[in-house]
Amino acid sequence: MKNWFYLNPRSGIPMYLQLKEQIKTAVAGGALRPRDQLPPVRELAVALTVNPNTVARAYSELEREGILSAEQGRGTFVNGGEPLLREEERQVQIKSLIDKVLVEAFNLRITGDQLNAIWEERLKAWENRLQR
Amino acid sequence: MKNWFYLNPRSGIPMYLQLKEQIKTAVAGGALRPRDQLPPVRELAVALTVNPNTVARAYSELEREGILSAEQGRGTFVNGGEPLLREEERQVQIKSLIDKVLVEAFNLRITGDQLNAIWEERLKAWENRLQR
DNA sequence: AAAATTGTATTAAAACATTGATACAAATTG
DNA sequence: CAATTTGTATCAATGTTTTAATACAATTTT
Repeated sequence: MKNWFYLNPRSGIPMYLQLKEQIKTAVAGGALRPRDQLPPVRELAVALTVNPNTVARAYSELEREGILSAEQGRGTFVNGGEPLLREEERQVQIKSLIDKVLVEAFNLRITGDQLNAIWEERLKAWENRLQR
Repeated sequence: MKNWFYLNPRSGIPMYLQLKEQIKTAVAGGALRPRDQLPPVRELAVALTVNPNTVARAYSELEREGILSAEQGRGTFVNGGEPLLREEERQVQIKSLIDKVLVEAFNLRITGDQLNAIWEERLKAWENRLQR
């Protein structure tokens, strides 16, 4: 579990957000699976040369989002249980994200057809990654 | 052009961003068309009970993004000309947005099929809006 | 050409966010 | 049951962002 994450202190993106993003991506892509344990806050903090609070913040926000599950004394794990939100709420959330993509795309003068092509390509890329 | 935009000072989202978002959405959906004039900075600032700088910031950032076009003394208009970025760069940008949607979706345990259904629905909704 | 209309620039105050130092608390291990 | 391992809480310092006050500059109107 070492060398999995990499933080750039000068990227302009807060380090706790960089870490959150990398964990989310690892979980979504299947590199981290349900019940996998993440490195202890202090260990990862040392590895990333960052304050333990920074790692703790990433972990606890991901716990609030239902992606991780932390227990004092035991550790932090990838959450395999039920999603926090009801089906409908989850779909509402994704719809609003998709609408944002569509707004950006049309403002970039990308056509519906081009968009569809990109969508299919990316979705397939992720689905392949998941099967492994 | 009155009553088109609405700002909530206590939403937690900066007001200039709320305004940007609303303008982008209006342009993407065809409610604002190329060459349409936006309200003058001061006029909109009064209507939204906000400092003129706040409106000016939204306008100028949208100009940087190639969505609006402002001329001192004349006004601010929806930009109909060529996109700022090359085809390839625009596609890269959208790909990365789509990847973010996919990461969120998989973390919300939304399946590829459900996702595709939502995608099609939203894309059609926007395409209909544009035809009008 | 003066007045009005419009966007732009500068600067400062206030609000907010990020990171770090340090201490606390629960569970596990020996 | 003491020591260790792990997450959590509090608080302060620093940095960044947002908003506002005010003045400037270009174009259009009268």
